[in-house]
Amino acid sequence: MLDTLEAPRPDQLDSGTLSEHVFRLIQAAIVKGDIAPGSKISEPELARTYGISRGPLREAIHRLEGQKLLVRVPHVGARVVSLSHAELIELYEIRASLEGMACRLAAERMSETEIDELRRVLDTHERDEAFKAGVGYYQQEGDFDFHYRIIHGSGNRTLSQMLCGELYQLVRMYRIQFSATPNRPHQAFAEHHRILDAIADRDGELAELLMRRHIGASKRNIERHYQTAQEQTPQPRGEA
Amino acid sequence: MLDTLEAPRPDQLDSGTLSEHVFRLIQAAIVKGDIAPGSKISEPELARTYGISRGPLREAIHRLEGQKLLVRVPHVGARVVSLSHAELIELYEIRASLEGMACRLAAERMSETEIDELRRVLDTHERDEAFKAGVGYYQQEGDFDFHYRIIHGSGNRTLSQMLCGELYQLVRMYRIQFSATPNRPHQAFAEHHRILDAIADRDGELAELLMRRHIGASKRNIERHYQTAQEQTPQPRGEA
DNA sequence: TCTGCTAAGTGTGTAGACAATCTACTTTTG
DNA sequence: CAAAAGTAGATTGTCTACACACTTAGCAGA
Repeated sequence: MLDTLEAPRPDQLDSGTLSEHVFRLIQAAIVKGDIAPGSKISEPELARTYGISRGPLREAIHRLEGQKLLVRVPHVGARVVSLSHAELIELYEIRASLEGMACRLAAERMSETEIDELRRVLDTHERDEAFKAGVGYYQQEGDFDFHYRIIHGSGNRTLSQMLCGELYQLVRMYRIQFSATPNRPHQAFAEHHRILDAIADRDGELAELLMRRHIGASKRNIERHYQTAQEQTPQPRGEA
Repeated sequence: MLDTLEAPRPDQLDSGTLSEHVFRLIQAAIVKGDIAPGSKISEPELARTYGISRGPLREAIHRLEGQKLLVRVPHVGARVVSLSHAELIELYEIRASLEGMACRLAAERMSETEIDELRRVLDTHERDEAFKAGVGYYQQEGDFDFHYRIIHGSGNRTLSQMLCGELYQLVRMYRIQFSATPNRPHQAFAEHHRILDAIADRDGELAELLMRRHIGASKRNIERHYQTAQEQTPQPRGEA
């Protein structure tokens, strides 16, 4: 009954419509940073780039706005999102609440098979070259992502859709930007392991607590990152 | 010149774009139940109804899909959302987590002025005719809604946007559908009052607890509603 | 009765055009 | 010379019309 839900299809093809296809292309470009945060999106230019007309392109832009990857102003245009420090912190607080809840549910509901798979995910991370070098905890997208699997393991499909379908790419975008902080990868891995243990013990309360702390630690990591960045280059960001 | 007013717009507002205007019209129609849940949306028909072309209409449909008021299937069309029992319960669990957090933050951050205004909102509810008769707790939209004000009082703008900007209309749609349950209005009012007291006491922990229980009570109310409804008319909903 | 084909209806994509608006530049004026 | 006003260009928003793709329902044949 649980396997009725599938993630965003890992397939290669343009799953159906052109709009959908372009939507994923632009999404990936934004998340990976190929399109700089804060930069303006030109409809005619993008239409030429992807060889489509403005119709489906505009639909894709609207969907990206729904995922908070773009910010649109009427009659002015769309720009790639660039969260302020405060907004990023707020996002992490929301994640702490929601993923904490997901983690508790996962501890109560995940099957033994799913827990084994989750363990294998962590094993894969441990063997990752970048991780061994301590230079980063590059999260694979989707099923290879620890958080992603726990959220789906919660069995709450609405929650899964919110965290994995809407906010996921936004979080991933910033996770990529901040992934290369010293020490953090190993610490994060250790925290992941403790969470896994709590889930395996079916201790929902502890699992929720650990997940909240884990995300809280990521939040503090980002706060440090902002502090040091501010000391070096006081970026002229006109926050509205 | 003065010819800014044309025939198809007797209204004054249309906040900016046509798409925005139609978006709000359809949104209101769905939330109020003027368009039946589960019914199909025909693009040409709606375009004729509102006297616009398919371009802006499609944009409005996409935005409504983002608010989860519509469900779209490629090459098939859009239908008004009709949450299953399980999905509605999931939504309330998410609300409990998120609004609980918002309530704790509100207790810590709301100004004395905001708390006074919140108290006046409750006073208004108490004087409402429908409430006096016990037939319903019809929530006014926006600033006259108790939950709405608390969420904004949290000071977390990202959270406000999620709860008041995206999920709000969906929640409101079902709140209207289930508002006429006996006893629930008075009970809900009492719970609101206790939450207000906790906020006034700056007791964030208690405020969060009370809000979670309050939403939990609403959830149980809905579960009862579904049970009795199922006994009477076993609705043929093919859950995917 | 079931399978396979056909056709209508609807959603999707394209192209071109015009209107409304913003932005940036130029001109005028103090 | 500087600031305000006006203007021109570019971009977004909207409309029309048509071609194409997909789904669905109806129908024919086994």
